Amino acid sequence: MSEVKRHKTHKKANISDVAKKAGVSIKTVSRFLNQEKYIREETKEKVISAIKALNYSPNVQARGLRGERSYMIGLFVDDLSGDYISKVQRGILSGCEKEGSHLVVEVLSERGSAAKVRDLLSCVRFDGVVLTPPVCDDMAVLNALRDAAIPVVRLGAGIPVPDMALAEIDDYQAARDMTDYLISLGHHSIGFIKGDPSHGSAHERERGYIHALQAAGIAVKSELIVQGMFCHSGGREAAATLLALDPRPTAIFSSNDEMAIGAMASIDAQGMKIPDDISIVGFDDHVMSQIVLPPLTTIHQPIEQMATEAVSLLGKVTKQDKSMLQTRIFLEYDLKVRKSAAPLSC
Amino acid sequence: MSEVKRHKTHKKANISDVAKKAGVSIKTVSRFLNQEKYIREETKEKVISAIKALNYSPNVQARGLRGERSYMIGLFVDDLSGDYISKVQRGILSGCEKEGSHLVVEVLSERGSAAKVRDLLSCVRFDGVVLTPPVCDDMAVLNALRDAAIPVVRLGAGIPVPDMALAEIDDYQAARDMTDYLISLGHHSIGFIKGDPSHGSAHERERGYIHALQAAGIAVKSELIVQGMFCHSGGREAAATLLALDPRPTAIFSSNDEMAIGAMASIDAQGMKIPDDISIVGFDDHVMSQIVLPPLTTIHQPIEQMATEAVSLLGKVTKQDKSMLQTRIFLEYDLKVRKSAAPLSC
DNA sequence: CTGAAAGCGCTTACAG
DNA sequence: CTGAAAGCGCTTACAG
Repeated sequence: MSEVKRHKTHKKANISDVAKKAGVSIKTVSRFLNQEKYIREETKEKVISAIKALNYSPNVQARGLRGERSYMIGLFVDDLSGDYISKVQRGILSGCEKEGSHLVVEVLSERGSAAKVRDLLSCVRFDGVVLTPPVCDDMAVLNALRDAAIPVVRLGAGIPVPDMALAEIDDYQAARDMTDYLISLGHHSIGFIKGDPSHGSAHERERGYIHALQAAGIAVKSELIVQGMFCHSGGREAAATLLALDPRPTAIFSSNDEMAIGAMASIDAQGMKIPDDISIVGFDDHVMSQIVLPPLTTIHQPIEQMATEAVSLLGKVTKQDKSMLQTRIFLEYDLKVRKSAAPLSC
Repeated sequence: MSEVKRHKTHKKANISDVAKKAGVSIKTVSRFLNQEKYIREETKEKVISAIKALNYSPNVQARGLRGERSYMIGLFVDDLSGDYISKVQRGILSGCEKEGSHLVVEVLSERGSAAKVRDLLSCVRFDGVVLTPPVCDDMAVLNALRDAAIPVVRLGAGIPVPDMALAEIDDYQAARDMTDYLISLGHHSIGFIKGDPSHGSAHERERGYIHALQAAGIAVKSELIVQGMFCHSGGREAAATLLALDPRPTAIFSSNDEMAIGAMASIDAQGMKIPDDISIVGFDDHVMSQIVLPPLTTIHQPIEQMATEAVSLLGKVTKQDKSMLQTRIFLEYDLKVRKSAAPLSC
């Protein structure tokens, strides 16, 4: 029977069509759509069947224009490449599914681009915005967002900012745990590859490394700490620097996996074997970390879950009060012991 | 002076505010926004300065509701992981920048999910939708899109469909070129790792391989063609199968890089050296292909550019006529000779 | 070249 | 529990 209507179905039904078919006012249909109370069960049934018959879904643009929700979640990133953003998007999307929202991706490649943010926010009214590093630590962006009174969740950010929620793992503690793990394996000379300082996590992880050494009574040597900028080539070069040291470290803690994989290439190029000649560990549990040889010991971050929780938090903010934005969500991390680190043999 | 207004600026300006400030009607402002002709230079200036002073940007939701453009481009994918989608998104975003549009990402993980597509399309009115494999070959999705009369560009799709544009490289010819290259290196026994058959490109690339062999008068052996499903583990297993053959092939053509990298792991595990003991080549120019050791010889696809052109095509469709959707854009590919394939030495 | 009116599809605020 | 009216911020179609 819907076969017959096929031709008319071309123009999609709107709320009035549904109201007419159900024999109620559009306000009643709207009540159902927004799950308001005070709608008789009997009336509700009529609306439901009208919606089904007409294959109706409310138009987001119209709802967003009038109502207080837009059903649009913004994701502001500085760059789209990499496993991290993919995972974030997957997490957001699964949160959106639950909330009935849609994901709008925007790139903010320049630092401090407040103007673009203001523009963006006056163009499209977001229910909330999710920020990834390093954008989540860009004060210009944060201020523009605050001025526009848009609910924000920052992912894996360093410094807390009032009225903006945070979803993160304890980068400091995770890095401490990882360093402790290497120490427990007998390593005392541990090189550290730092990440991009515009990412809050870079500092936290370095702090964790330093404190773990200090707590174990091991001297922190500045020549063992090398910048790698969180990228593959940075890791490769940093490892080369560390390997040139005399004596060279017996283990390397790279503060992300991408750099660790770069470092592995360096180690390989020098004809050394992992973990026999040198141990290496990473951070993030990048897709590649299980694929490289040997598989990389690393810290697993539940990035997808972080992003999903960010969206559901955003959903609560719009419906209830803004106090939810004080929230700081800490998620569990997990030290994945694989094959790239071994007890010190000498 | 904008400092003084700061407090009132809180609520963003709308078209009426601009009109009032400029001393014109909202229609005139609208004319400027939509770059219509028939607006006196002098009037235009007044509007421009009012817009600047008020820091005004038109609201996308409102424009989308009334007008024929929504300024929203949909990207429908089946899965978010991987380098490919990142590149597609980057390309779309750079196209969106030019068109003043926004990217909305939607996941269609189930095959044949026409219901979800219909729903999506009645929720949000897209100016156009970009489809990636394998969604771009899902007839249920295609039909739903056609029924809704939404302009579509399919990326790297196999079978042409009326009224839907295609942006692709010539997968067939590229695979032929790559096979010819291996043949020119002296290889006659070339294993082929096939991709996921739900992707049109999988068949095209296989065809290219087969025809190249035939054209060179080399017998096509079915045991040399193994399924790898376009994924890392598939490639690893397929390579293991190929390496167990007696005699084993002297080269392997993996129809994407992800599988090629898996195959490299297999080869490595058997203690063989690339390219000394066996040559291997891939397809796609994945980020990892330059990073693995040795760097992988592969076909570079201009994925970003494909996506950017898709968006600009979509922009033309909305403004002008629908005939643009007959377009089939072929982009240049590039055989990147790196270190993973060498002349047959025996 | 410019403007006043109507309307896109909803939700809000108000009545009953 | 239900509805009629107004309005969100624009663009369309029509007048001048």
